[in-house]
Amino acid sequence: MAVKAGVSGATVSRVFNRPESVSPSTREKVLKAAKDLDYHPNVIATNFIKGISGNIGVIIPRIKNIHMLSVYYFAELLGGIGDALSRRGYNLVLLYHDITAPVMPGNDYTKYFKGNKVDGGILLGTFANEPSLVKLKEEGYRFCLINNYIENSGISYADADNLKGSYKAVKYLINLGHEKIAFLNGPMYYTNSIDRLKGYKRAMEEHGIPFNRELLFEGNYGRKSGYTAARKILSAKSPPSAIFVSNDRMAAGLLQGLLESGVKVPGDISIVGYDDSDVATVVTPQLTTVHVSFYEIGYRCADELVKCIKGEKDYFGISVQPKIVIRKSCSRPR
Amino acid sequence: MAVKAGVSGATVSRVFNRPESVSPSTREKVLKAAKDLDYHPNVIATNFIKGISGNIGVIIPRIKNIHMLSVYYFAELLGGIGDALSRRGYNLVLLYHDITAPVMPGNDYTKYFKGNKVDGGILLGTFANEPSLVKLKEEGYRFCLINNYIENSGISYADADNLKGSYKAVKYLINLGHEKIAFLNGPMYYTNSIDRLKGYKRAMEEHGIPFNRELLFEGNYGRKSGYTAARKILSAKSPPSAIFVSNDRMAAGLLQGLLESGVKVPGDISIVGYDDSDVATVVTPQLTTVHVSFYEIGYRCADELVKCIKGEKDYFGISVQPKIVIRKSCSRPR
DNA sequence: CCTGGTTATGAACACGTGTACATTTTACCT
DNA sequence: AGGTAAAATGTACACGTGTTCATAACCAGG
Repeated sequence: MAVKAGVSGATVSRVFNRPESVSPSTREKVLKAAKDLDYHPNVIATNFIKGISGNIGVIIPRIKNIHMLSVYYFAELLGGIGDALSRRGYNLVLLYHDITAPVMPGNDYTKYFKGNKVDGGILLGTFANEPSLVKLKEEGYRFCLINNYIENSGISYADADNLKGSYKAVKYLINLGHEKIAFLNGPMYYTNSIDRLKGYKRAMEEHGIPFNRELLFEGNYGRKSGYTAARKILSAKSPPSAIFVSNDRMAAGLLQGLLESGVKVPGDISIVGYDDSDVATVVTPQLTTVHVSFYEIGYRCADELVKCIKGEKDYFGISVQPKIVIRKSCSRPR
Repeated sequence: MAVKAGVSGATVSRVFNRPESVSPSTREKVLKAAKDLDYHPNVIATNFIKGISGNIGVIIPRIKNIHMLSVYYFAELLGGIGDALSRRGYNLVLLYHDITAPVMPGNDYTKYFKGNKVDGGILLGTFANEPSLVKLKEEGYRFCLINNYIENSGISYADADNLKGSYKAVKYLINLGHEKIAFLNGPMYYTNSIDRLKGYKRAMEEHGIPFNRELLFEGNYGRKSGYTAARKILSAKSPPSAIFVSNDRMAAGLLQGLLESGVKVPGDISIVGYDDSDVATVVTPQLTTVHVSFYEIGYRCADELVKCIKGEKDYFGISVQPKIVIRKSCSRPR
């Protein structure tokens, strides 16, 4: 290539990296030769010289090949991450992290970073206060969390404001006139679930409604757990007039369970879901739910992570605001 | 590292690549030193030497940041691809290919391959007989298609057997006693849609039911297009007793439309969906639908692609068999 | 103990680029 | 035209590994 263009290798390098540092005439000469030869700088050699891999790893936990993440926001999230990374010249590489049970103390994430495999990592689906995350941070690796955070750990994160989202949803029900509001939450090993419970409690408290332990239920974010919750909820001492559910899939299952029991939704019981996934619009009645832009979370997270890697900053905490989407699953109580 | 172990760099290299070629004593010496120093061979340098990137690109088409793929199988597919690749030491890198309209003649996929960015590509969501694919093949790049194929092109692919899946679904309806069976298909610029129409026709033909152009409808795989199709289908000269729908999302929309018009499902009209996505179980009645293992498609495809890259073969065509999943949306006709 | 052959190791080089430094060319001012 | 500073280009080297070839250590058979 350098010989074809009649210049030194250094000049070729300059044309592609700091074009302004080379005279217009030779610049054109080089570009023409590059076009003729279909020459493109070898990315591997470039990265090798720079001492980087050019890869950002997105680490995804799985149990026996089963995703623990809602697939619905997975695609959107990756889209955001991918756009941010490609704009900054990094590759988005997917790494699947196999675990055997929901809460594993000894997760070793370091293996993905050793030997310059990736320049940084985005960890999805990690658990509340997971010790391996703190360890990873201490070892000096560049990474951040999505959908989780650990206070005072210095670990960067991007998350939806789950407390606020939950708060808004419950407040919406309260404003409709509901007082007996049940909450079907997800597993408490997720920070998400913890925060949503806080939001639920805060909304109730602010309106002078005492927290009733009997109206709190826990599912596993799957449809079936919503379905089976229906029976439990209906057999409570004083059944609720509204139920806030921590994701749409469970809400859909719950809805099926309620309809089977002859309960009218929203006539007898109102439901608010969470996620605004496909499921929300497909169900009858369509679900009032809480929407979060996972594209935004992904994009901003990846963008900030790259800044950290480049040394422009060394910490970020992003909190994206959810919005309530009103559809057909709520009404005033009788 | 080499000095710490008291050996030459060449020996270190051998320990990690052909351990049997080095004496047990020095091997242990090297491994111990590696452990002490937390040494891991630099992947970038290794790839640089080998002249490879170690990356396989999964190329995903989008229109204005909107995925054209069903998100439901996206995660499963990537899981399969990721497992196969990591087992073989390759990275799965996601590449988003922005296009402006559904059918673009001039898609340039070559840019993802230039300069050793990736060693091979897996293209998703491409269109039937897309000329740019043939061009890509002619230029000698290693790649394959998922959910598409081009006959006699020599282009490798992995796909579900859509003709067979569609055939089974329609045959199931016929066996229940249906004769007036409508088909709500997806856009015909997808090979998938073309094949499903063939399967529909074949099943009808085999049972002596003439193909009726008036019972063929086309949507865009979105829920709304199913919803609006309900009215059209009901206003046909002789409305069908069953409808085969080319994906679950449209089927769910259709279901909503039918219920709103007072049609009972499956009493008045039976529905069969396609995909076996989340949507199928969330809807009432739950959808009888066609299931495909996208994990398998992804895994086998990636595995074969790596073989091609390593020169072990130079073509493959994988066809995965769909299965019908019977739920609650079908009954015998009146 | 020597010889021939086998096995284990080291020395030197190559891969394709970016960068620091040296050198040459250009531009401008007097 | 001469001189000096600035801009443009070239030279030489480094990055960390795998590989080839040469050398050294070892081993078995006589």
